[in-house]
Amino acid sequence: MSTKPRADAERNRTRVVDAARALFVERGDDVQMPEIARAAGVGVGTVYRHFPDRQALVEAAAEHRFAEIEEYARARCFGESSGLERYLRFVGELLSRDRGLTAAIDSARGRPGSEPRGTARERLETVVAEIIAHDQAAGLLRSDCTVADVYLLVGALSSVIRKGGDWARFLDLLRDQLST
Amino acid sequence: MSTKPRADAERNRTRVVDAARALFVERGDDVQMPEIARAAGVGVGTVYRHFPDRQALVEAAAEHRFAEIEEYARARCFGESSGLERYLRFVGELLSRDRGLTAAIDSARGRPGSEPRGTARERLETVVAEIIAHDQAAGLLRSDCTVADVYLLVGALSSVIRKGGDWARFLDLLRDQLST
DNA sequence: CTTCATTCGGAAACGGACTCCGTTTCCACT
DNA sequence: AGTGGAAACGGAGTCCGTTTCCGAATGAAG
Repeated sequence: MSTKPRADAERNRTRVVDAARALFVERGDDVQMPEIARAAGVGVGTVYRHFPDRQALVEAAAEHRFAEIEEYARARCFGESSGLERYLRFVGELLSRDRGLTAAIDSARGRPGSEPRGTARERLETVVAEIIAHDQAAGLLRSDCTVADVYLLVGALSSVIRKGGDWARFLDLLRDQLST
Repeated sequence: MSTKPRADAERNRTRVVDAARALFVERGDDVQMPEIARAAGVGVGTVYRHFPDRQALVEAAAEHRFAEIEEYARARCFGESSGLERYLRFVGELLSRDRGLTAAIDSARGRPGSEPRGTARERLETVVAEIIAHDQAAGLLRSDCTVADVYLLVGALSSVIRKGGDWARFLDLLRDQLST
């Protein structure tokens, strides 16, 4: 399909992603493209050669987190207690530590074919489905719960965190049900 | 305190708010200031004389919705079944019909002293507290639920709706608890 | 070492919120 | 009912961030 990319091109690409990661973690979405370019030691033009727009870069910079989540999920969400609960708590933890991840999640949704995109995300989706099935088999989760529901909740969780809300409380309200 | 405002000033102010409402309902946040000004038949400068920034206008345009919600709440959220549930459902309905309201709610949070602001909002807060108390007295709501919790949930609800998620499902997951 | 397709860099174009100030309008006081 | 001046108006212009463009530079293939 595509001729192998030139060596320096690939090097610059990773430099840009690395720089972006570092900046996004702390300051989230509000870092300017020129600043990222400078931090990466390249020109803005180069950034735009590798990523169609700012949003694509935000997502690329968050990609490794999805792998991280998948890893955690496989290792620790198939025990005796609710795996989904552990999962959500871990995601909340990550989101609250990496503002770049919330930026990626908040904007991923809501435009043409942006659902899973990226291999890490696809594999993550598989694991989530497995967690759901596992929990359901153990009678720990309502039988009609789907992957889409989990996306819904993660999106909500992200927005709560973005606004500085008490996300642990949010998860409590979810788990313990609203009514007494 | 303040000398009464000039007649034309007041007239223009309402023109701007009306124009903004109409445009925001359909297209939410993404309407430009010049377009609003044009629709209101005034210059941009005039818009900015009345509202310090775009955000203030978004909020002013949504203000009437808070009165609407309060009215509904007083009339229909003090029956035998959970008033909070009715409340959330009604807010969801409104949010999904008025993209300007989601814009107002999503951005209200997260900056200096922006919590209730505006008399309509303050009165609304009071009613919400009453609903909570009423539900709790009837044993329909966990005893540690606070007004802040409701804000949290409304914020989450708004973000779900903004992203085009299934908000009714979201409320179901909240109410029916996640675990079987 | 030449060739040339790729990639680079960063100056400029663009887009949209917000400001500034000369002009116009209201209204309180003769 | 005229008028002085405070308040409001309009919209061209500023500012600031993203995105585009293209001549210069650089790596791979022969």
